[in-house]
Amino acid sequence: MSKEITSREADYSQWYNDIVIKADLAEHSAVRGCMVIKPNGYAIWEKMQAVLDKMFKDTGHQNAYFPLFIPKSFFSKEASHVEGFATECAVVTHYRLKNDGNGNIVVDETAKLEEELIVRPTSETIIWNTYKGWIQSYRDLPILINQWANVVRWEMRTRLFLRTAEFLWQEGHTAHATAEEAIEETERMLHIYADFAENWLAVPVVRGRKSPNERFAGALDTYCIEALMQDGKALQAGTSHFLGQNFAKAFDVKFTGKDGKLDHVWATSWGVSTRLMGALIMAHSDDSGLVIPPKLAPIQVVIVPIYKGDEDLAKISSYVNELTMRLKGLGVSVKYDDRDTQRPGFKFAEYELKGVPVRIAIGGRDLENKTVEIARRDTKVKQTVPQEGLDIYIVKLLEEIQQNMFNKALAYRDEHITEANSYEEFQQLLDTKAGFISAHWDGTPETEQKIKEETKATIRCIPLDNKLEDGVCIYSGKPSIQRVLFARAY
RNA sequence: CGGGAUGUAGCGUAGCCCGGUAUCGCGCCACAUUUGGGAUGUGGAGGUCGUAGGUUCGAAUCCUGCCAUCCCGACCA
Repeated sequence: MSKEITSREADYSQWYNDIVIKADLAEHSAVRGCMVIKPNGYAIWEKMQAVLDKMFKDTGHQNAYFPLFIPKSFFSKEASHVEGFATECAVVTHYRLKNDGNGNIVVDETAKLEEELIVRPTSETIIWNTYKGWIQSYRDLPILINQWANVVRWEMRTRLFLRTAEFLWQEGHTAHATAEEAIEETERMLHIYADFAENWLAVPVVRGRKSPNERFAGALDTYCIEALMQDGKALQAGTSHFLGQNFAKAFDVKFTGKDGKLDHVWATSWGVSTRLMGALIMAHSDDSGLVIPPKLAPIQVVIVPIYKGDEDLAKISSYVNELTMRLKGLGVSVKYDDRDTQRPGFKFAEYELKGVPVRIAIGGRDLENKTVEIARRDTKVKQTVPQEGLDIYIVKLLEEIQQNMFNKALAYRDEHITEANSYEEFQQLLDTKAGFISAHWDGTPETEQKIKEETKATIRCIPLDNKLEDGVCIYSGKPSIQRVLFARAY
């Protein structure tokens, strides 16, 4: 198999595909738009899940599981929600197959469902239908539930991890007695996502709110984290929605308050998906392959022996086994690759491609000098270091790599937030520099729509820490009270 | 769903215009020599040419339908 990766400069899209395929993260399946996540890719997703799951539980949430299928009628109960998802739903209409007598398996038309089932594109409807039975009093609130699940959205055009017809995600669905409490929850989860993105994925994000055009179908307010990829395009990495009482009203979920009055329940929902894999790949990787931040790397350190003959290998292995024990004791995941079927150079290239943060090579020379050779993936710098105190050195190096990856991505991101003060400047920036463009906007959906049609750029978000500043909209010339972030996006 | 391209061994390909049962490289298997950046040699295995029809004595090649993938649009986490 050729391990050549297309360079980012030559063809960014092809580079991305090459990384996913050649680092063995995922591959296309026999089903259009659906991917097989391979062990190397799934291991990273599992680490993401573990970290996020703990974060959710530490903030009082519990996991549960709701059905894959949703009765069609549920969708029509919330008007804007159905409008948002109707065009991309997989629908189950029958429940049986039969042999047609010619050896073909066909749908048994007599086994038609009375009511079609929708394969969930998101679970608000089935969950709120369920919550109806769980909530009578303020004493039943809040409900703080998360589920890990797959969802299906019949996308026209798919890309591995970034947009697949079926994807894995978590969706939190909470119910509250007051709007304030629900908004607080919405914001809390946004900050958890941001914390995760920055401190684990090492991807800096802008925390903000969506413009009405970009809001989730059925939400009163959508908060998001927006990341910037190496080609200057933005990627929405997570969203947290304040749903108001929309779903409670649609599914008739009421509770009696302390004051004895009946009111509809307030809701939030929030989610991140396997798209985070795409963010991780595109934010850090280079032309040699994947670069995984140490805190999410399934293998943090790989050790490659360099030897001549069994005796040589035995000596190296005895040192490596002892080192491995110490590293594992410090919580470092280590792989000792003593395969005799591949040569060292092959292994070096392979682990580089797969993004293992630290590689240690040990040969006879090192045993004599009491050293090892350490190569870090993020900078590709190699150096010889003493065996003395190596375990502590590695732990610190992993931390440094994590920090360095974040700093590098942050520097790139900050360099690519540019202010535009006229529409001409705005258009020019999009074509020359890309990235986020900070510009005044008159606050109307019409203006946003026009800009989108003319430039393909959308408002990614209105940053939470935005300064209010009088200005004029770059498109309409009408007064504006603040700048918002525009970008072309995935 | 519109535009463009592609589909030949696990992967990448030649052959297609001009019809005669498939080329090369990587990978794979065996053995030997090797091992500090993707080893070398020798021998070997592997293909109903995406799929279904049609034309023809004969189809990878010509014609038609279908399927899939990639890129660019519209849609979206």
